Amino acid sequence: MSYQAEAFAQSLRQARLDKRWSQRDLSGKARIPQAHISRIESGSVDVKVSTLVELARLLDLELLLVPRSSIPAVEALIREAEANQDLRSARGLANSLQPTLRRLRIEHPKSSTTERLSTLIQDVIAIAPLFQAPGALGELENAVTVIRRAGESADDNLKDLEAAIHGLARIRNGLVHARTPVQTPAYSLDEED
Amino acid sequence: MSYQAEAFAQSLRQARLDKRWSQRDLSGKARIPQAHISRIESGSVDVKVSTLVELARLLDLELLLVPRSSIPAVEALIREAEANQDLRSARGLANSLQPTLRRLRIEHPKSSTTERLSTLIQDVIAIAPLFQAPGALGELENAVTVIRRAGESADDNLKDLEAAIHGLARIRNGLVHARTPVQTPAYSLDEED
DNA sequence: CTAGGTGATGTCTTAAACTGCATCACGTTG
DNA sequence: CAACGTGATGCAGTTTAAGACATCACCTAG
Repeated sequence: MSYQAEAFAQSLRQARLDKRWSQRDLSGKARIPQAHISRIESGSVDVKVSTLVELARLLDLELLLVPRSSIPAVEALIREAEANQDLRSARGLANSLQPTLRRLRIEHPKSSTTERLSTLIQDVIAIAPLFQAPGALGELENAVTVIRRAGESADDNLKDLEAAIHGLARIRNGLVHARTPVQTPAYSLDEED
Repeated sequence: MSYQAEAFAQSLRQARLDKRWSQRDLSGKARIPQAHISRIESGSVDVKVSTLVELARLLDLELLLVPRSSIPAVEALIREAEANQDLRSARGLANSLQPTLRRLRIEHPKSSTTERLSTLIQDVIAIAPLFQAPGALGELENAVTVIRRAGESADDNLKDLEAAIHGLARIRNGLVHARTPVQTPAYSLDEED
């Protein structure tokens, strides 16, 4: 509960969630009881180094002793790396909608929904850096998931899919507007709202 | 004894030695028994994170969770910082001989020993980067200590001091020669041997 | 030689991490 | 509604870090 245990706990939980693992998933891989992982992530235990290292490794993290004078540089480095990771993630998520789009093009070639999803995917890829905003990537994830699910169960009635796509469009617009524009873009990404 | 405990143990011991602290010194500051510090540095215990963090902090180190993908960059960063530290240390050590030199200038203004020490200090400062060679900084430390001690107890007979200065000169020459010369320097640092 | 500082090692005790197992409250899905 | 996965919590038992001693071998300085 003291020193900086909270920081480690936070990092571990975040890394686990990034991988979409449940505590029981991690528990199995690390051969550590789920109960204990829960206590670790809540910062209610002072773990042994071996335990921390073990969990960290499974989560693609390394425990390192860093000279205090190098800490700012190291943290900047990590932040930058994570930002680029977010950028790649945003593009990957957008691209993961391609199968849905393909199916739409076959089953509803003339629907406006199809084209709206197409341009939306392009837009998200274009503004990928904006998803470095806190929480933005999570929102994108959820929206993509909803669209994909709606796309799978889509019959002739595209209402659900329309609504899901609308949700993603709102996120996109929100991000673009939240950014203080240095210069008015030559083209506008707006259409609805 | 498993995972990477050895690495932490090594780092801690090295950091302590860099500060010229005995295990009992550290023991007092950290309020941890010397016996336990010995066991930690020998890697024979699986310390709790709180203990590691506590010791690290006293040694100007921070325990950090670093994404695996950033590890090479971070390690390069740390290596570079340490090299620069060595460079500063070499200059500092050389300058720490100034009081000895000052005393010599007063008590033996006409002695060749005085001038030899003076130029030697200048030389060491000039070739400070060469002290990044493994072990070189340690040798410099020892040589400086010996000279300072000989300087303090120097009477009219400067024999001991001469010998000590000669030792430092040998280190300097060794470093300069060990370096594969890209270009012959305009001036030579040699004089003896 | 002796005295003092170094790090390593041993023993006993206490506190706490860790295991194993069970259970719970909560939210989601069918 | 029931079924399931989620994370949190409780408890008995084992393991072990950590504190508080003492002691040792080694080296260096006086």
